[in-house]
Amino acid sequence: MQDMFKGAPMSSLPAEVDIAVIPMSIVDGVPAVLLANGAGAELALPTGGLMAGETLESAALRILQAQAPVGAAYLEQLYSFATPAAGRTAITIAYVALVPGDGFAAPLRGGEQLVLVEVGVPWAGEAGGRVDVCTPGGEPLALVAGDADILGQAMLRLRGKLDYSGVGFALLPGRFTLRQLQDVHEAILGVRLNKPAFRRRMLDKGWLEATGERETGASFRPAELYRFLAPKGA
Amino acid sequence: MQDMFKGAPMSSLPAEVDIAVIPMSIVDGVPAVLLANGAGAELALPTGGLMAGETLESAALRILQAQAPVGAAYLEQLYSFATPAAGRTAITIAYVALVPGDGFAAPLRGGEQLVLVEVGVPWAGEAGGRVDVCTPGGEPLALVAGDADILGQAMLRLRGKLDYSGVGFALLPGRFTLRQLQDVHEAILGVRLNKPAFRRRMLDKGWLEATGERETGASFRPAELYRFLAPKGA
DNA sequence: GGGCATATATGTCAAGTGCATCTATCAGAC
DNA sequence: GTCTGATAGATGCACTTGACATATATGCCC
Repeated sequence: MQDMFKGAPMSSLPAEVDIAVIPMSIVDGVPAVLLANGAGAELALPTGGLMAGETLESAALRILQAQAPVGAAYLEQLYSFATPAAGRTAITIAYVALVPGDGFAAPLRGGEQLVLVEVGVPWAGEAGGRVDVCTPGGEPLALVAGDADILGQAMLRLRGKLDYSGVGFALLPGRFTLRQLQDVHEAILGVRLNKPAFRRRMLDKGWLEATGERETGASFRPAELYRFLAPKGA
Repeated sequence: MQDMFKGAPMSSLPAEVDIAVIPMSIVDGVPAVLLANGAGAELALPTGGLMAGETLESAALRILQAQAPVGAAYLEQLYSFATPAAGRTAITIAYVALVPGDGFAAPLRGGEQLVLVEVGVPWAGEAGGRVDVCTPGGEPLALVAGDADILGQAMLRLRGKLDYSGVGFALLPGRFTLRQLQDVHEAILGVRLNKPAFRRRMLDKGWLEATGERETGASFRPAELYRFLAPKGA
């Protein structure tokens, strides 16, 4: 059985390669993604084909900016999968795009065919699984088959990397308060966190630098603004 | 600039898709991988093309068994990358194959063109980066360009998932002692661990079941054999 | 100036981790 | 049979980490 392949010339099957991008942000304290509202009235992730001369990341960036122009975003490759068919196989490589702050406002204002959906995570901790999506009003929505699993993988990845990698800062503007940072963590982890402990833990990591500035517009004591120091990816 | 793409038909570029597999195990307390010794005398990961009708995982399994027949292994997708060229782009999708116990002995005995190399991780914790490879004797080796980065990503992934996911059990036989489990953890993490603390932590997770059997052949008190309960992947 | 809502700091307690030490149990030497 | 060596497995304790509660500080609004 193994001899069937041994020494055989392994010519690669030509395949179509698509990139799917998950534009994700925290809106009103809840994880949210932008989905494309295709003609078939079915919601799907922004997707496009890999073109000649592109790396995967540049293709993901191009597709993101073409279909959901969110401005700056932190891109991270998520997972690849193949949908085998008789003739040719299609490969889809999923990327997560973490969009800071209110980066979803601009693309939603434009005439784009975009829909903002909230992501509900029905599992606790790092159990994993698929997720539910609904409108900001709370009405449940249906997704293209498979996309719910991709979103679940994205949430799982974020939860796992959150407290050792600094991905959380990609969801915040350049200057932010500790409360905003805590809101991001609570939204991704799906749990309420203790404020003093969270503050100490974050400050002890050495990732934050106090700017000396304070937030404005609050009708109470303004919080200090911090800045992220370490590189965003690793 | 963005308008250039807007609404344009996104036909995917046909590309070659290859699967690279990293057969990894713990040999003599050190992370080790099997590399194919090609005709060019350059060491490279076992690689093959995706064929019609295959999923990515089935292709990875086929390529692993054809080029490095290690028997049972736990497969996990690692990363995908594209090498853009003028004409057609080549996609490589890397998989890690965790091989239990002495699963490397059989393929090395066979007439396969396989080389066992030890992996040295020059960075601490989850910093990440490339790794060094050397023979079991300690002589440094050169890899195909890019493979050192893939191996580094594999080690980083293992370190990150080790203590919450149970990937470590994929590197052990079905029944194992707590000392063997600790050896695996120490090899992957690159640090020495405290024995009582490690034992308590593992038993408290609820993943282990005592079989009542004991190891044999030791010239000292035999250790109890345990079994892994939770699903290996998650 | 007083009320209010939140930021920021402190104090206390439980849980987890690291370390040293003790006991148990095998094989082999004598 | 007894002793010795080596490792498994268990126990006790200092220290660190984190959650939780509480107190103080500081801005706007009235």
